[in-house]
Amino acid sequence: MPVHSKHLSADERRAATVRAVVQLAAQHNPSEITTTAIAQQMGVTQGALFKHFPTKEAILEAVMGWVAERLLARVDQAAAAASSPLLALEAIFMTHVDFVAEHPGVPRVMFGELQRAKMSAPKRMAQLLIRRYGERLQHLIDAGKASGELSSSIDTAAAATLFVGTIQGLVMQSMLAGDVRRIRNEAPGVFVLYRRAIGSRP
Amino acid sequence: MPVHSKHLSADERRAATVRAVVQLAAQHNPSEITTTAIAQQMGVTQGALFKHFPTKEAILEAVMGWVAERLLARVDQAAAAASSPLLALEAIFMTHVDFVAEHPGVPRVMFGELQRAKMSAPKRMAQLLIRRYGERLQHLIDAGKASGELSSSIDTAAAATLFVGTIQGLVMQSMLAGDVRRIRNEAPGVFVLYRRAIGSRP
DNA sequence: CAGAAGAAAGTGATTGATTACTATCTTATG
DNA sequence: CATAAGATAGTAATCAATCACTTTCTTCTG
Repeated sequence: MPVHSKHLSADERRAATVRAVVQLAAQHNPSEITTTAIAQQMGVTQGALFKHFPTKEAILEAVMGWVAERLLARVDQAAAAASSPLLALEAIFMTHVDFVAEHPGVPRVMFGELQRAKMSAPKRMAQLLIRRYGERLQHLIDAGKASGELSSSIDTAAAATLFVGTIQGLVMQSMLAGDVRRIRNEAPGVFVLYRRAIGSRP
Repeated sequence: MPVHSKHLSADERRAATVRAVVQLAAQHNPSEITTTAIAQQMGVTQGALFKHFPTKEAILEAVMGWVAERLLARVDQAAAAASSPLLALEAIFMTHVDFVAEHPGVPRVMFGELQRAKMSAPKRMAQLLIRRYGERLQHLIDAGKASGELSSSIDTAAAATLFVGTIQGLVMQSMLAGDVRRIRNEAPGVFVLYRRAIGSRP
């Protein structure tokens, strides 16, 4: 197993490419992540990338696929371990925040794809991720309303929008501060407010 | 006063340039708003832009300045007309949503600037806007806590973050749907939740 | 107040740099 | 040794910015 080889199998090289993009996005604007920069980050010449991806768009599509798979898996895992809908929402919130703190480049590429004008494979992938994420949230919110843990009078869709928006607000604050790890410290305080927004009142 | 002239004064031409960028951003990704596209949008050749702006970055800086001035003016106006801190927050919320609905390109350029890696004049301007906006929110939230209209136990900074994040969530939902005007319909429902989060409980 | 003189604004062509992508040659690995 | 992976060296297209030149507006003078 030649781990330190310059030659990698196609699968390994594709995975390394995705990793390189995520790493670059942590410190660079997605629009200035060129194929040359990606190749440099992974210690390979620019032309070599096109042995494994037909276009740059295909690279971004793979990145979005990686994000969707990892994030949803961790979200589902967090939700499954919780003993009530509200606790599940809190676990998802913190898991999501952790994921962003670990991979600060992810929200950058996410936003970058979503604000594309034309439809594209990576954008479609991003939309699918958001939709699936929203579905999970709405199920949990409905379950919480049914169990009395959440107020039955709240609008489920609005509550899901607020959930995602809350995380986005945190991400943006950390982008402003330039310190993405700070998001972990501020997240609990903001979730307290979210819980007040949706929780049933004693 | 030659209103239909192809020649405009420097001030008018700069204003027209800002308007063109905001219009373009409503339908195009900020990263693909080229100087050629800006010039075409305003019926002028590409080179003419550089009679009034030294660089493209200076154009974006002017755009951010325009946004900051207009948005903060409307926010202050809305707040001044309200008769209580909570009503002021609601008025600001709806005013902000209206502003975005009128100028769908604004959040795009805003996000685009904020996710820049290096510091730049336009990014600095965006940061200043956010900071001033946040200050106004925090003052109102503190005033609301003092008057008993808002819960005195909430974290002011977190409440301000949540306010901005809430709007961002709405913007992103509308970007996904591709229909920015829908944001007006969904805004009231989401603000109801925000009020639950910060309001004092009877 | 007419009109020359100069300033301001716009044109059209061109620059060097950078982009994604490709064609050909070389090397490493199973 | 066969072939997949990478290196090298290209391509055409596009970008922001600059150039010499022209058109339009403004101002000052005789």
